[in-house]
Amino acid sequence: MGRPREFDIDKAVDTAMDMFWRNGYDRTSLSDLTGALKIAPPSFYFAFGSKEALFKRVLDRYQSGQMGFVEDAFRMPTAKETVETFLYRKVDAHTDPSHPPGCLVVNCSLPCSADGDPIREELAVMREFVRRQFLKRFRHAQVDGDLAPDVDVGELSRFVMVVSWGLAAEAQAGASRKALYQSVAMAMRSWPQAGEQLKRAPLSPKKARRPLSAIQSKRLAPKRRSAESKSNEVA
Amino acid sequence: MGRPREFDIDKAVDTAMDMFWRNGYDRTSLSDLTGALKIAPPSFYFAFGSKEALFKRVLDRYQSGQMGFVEDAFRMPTAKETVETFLYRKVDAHTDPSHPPGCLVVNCSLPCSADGDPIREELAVMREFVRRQFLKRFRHAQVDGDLAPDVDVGELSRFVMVVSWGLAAEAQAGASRKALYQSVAMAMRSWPQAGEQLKRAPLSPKKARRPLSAIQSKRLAPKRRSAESKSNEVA
DNA sequence: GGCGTTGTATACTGATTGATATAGAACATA
DNA sequence: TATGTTCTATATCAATCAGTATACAACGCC
Repeated sequence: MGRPREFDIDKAVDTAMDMFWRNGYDRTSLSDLTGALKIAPPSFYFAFGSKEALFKRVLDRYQSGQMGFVEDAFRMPTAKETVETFLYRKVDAHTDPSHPPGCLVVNCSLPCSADGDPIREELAVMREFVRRQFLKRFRHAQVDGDLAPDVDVGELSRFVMVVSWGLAAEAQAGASRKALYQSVAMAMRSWPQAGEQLKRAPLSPKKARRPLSAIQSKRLAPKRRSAESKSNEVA
Repeated sequence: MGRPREFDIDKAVDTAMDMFWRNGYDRTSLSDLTGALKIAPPSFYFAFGSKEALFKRVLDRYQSGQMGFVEDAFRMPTAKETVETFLYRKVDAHTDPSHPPGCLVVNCSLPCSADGDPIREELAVMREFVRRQFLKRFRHAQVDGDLAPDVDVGELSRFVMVVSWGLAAEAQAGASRKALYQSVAMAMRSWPQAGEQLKRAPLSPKKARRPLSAIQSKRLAPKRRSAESKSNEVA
């Protein structure tokens, strides 16, 4: 069967994952990779085909490995437990000291310019996929009866995603597991109670800018809006 | 006073901001910039010094322009109104159709590898600065009496940041203003009521993986953990 | 006009990007 | 040993990266 490979391809994928995770896709160059993997470019291309193909392989491994808890979460008996499990396990994954902080997908998907990059597109699809899973789960929960029928499931799933990406961003910035646990607990306080309406009086969509002064002065705030002056001044 | 500049330097900064915002710092090349600005490299370097210097200038403009609402928020009379204003105005900024979706800082700061990049460092500092502003504001609010003294202000400020970055990430992914307004309203449901304890029973820090099966099956969830089988299988 | 200053145009720098051409080395089977 | 296949090493590819050297053009002022 020909000459045997002289490096462990799984370990190579793990090493590459760590590098992409820590530095993003663009900032991880081919020579970075071949240097860390201690292989020459031809071996790299023979084994993986291209940098992009390796990255997709890394994504697969990430999904089935570090993100494997998602399946567990969706196996919980109630929608609330599903979300709770999802968020706590996500904090665990993003603050696990044996890996770079934050989320591989988030770290690599921002910015995800709309103009054509296939990798960014795929990452965007992955993000949207999770939200749809929650949507389905919540609809199911309304049938099961563990989620009130008047709850806006679109709204709820969106909120879960907001918190989820926020946790990833804060984890990447260095927030501790404990601190993010507290944030999850706080987010779960918003969970709709039975029969409770989710409505909130929204603020006015646009509020005018006021002339600047000292930030955080104690009580000189004009109570409500003034005029709609879209000041575009800059230096 | 020498030869007059043949292009509008403020418009150039705006154009550059749009490009960085949409594609990130790394993916915006010098030739992209000089191409869009319709100037030759020497003019670029004469005017801005370097790509990095231009980016810092863009950041300043962003802070005093699109992010100017932050000052307004911190001028609100109560901590709750400050947060509410901050979050709603942030949604406005990140879904403003006259700019790329999402947050310039977030889009450019992930990944923010710890190893030495000055730009990433600066972006990280900017992120942390906002959280400290909230910390101060909340401590002040406890003195003023509009925030219960038993509230953990560190926890609260962290939560605000989680929601804030989450909104930015979802906006960047294409979420609508209306949808994010709902998420803000939902987040504000967590706001601590007077005299109420913020505690929540945290889940166990680690939960084992279970063997995979169909995602989202209705009610076959094994209630608690099984063994810690860290499966490292790959294709 | 001559001069100092300021901005622009052409053409190019060395370094790095992702990816290869060519050749040879290491295996299984014949 | 011969052969087909699989993997690796040296050396290099064109393209692009951020940034410049040099020369010139346009202004205010003298």
